[in-house]
Amino acid sequence: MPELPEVETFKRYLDTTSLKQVITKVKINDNRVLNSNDNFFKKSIINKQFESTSRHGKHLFVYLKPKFLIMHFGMTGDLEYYSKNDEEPKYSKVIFQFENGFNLAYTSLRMFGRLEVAETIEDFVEKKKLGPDAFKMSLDEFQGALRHRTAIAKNALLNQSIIAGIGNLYSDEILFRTKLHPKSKLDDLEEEKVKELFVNIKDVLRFGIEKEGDLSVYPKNFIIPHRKKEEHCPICNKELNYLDISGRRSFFCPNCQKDSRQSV
DNA sequence: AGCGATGTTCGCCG
DNA sequence: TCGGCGAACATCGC
Repeated sequence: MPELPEVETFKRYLDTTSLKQVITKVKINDNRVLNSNDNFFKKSIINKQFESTSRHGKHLFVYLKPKFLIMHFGMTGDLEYYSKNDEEPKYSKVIFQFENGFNLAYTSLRMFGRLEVAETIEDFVEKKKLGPDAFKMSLDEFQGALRHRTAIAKNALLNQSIIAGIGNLYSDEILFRTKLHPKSKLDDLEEEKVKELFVNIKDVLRFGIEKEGDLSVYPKNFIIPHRKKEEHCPICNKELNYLDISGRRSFFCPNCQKDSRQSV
């Protein structure tokens, strides 16, 4: 389930369950999720502890002293802490076994998430060309990042090198709330509108974190619960429309989110 | 039975 | 270089 709010939720989960325990074994059920060589991966982790965590966009960094374990969750990644007496969670790809008899499983149904070990967070962020974390980004940074960008709004929000952490669902919510058409251009947006967009990014993500990434509890005046064919706009009741943009389905209200461009 | 899915990456083209 | 598109990756549920 992972966009920024979900990954933040994973971080808090890991923090409350798995910090400061000696890792006695790393069980690799499926090494396709590893970007590192199996033995190097194990050696970097065994007999160490998860010291602390941090998050940048959709990536979770776990400090192992001196290296970092980096988790990315793809579309279906999850974490599950469980007792060794319990059954191994379904789709467990890698399992970290702790001295206290509990385990942390990194699970993933599909094969899109990745685990790897890196020397520093900075190296990794640089290598992946990640922009600033969406939740920590300042308005100045945001305005700077959009300067000279000609991408349409939907793609700009999804582009992790412009702003890291926003995915398909939350980008729909952010555009809906800002009343921006997904294909509108950001480079000719008035300054007030850019500020509004910026504030809405923060608000939508903060709301997501508060709800612990659980989209099933979203209020009806959000567009997220209505991202289906033949649903209606919770504001004006007009039927929602969608476009496939860069292979992602983008729902919007054709009445509330007018395309600001002159043409079309 | 076929389609779509909370993500990323790569190659192609303009 | 930037931006958009389509494909590829893998698997399940509706």
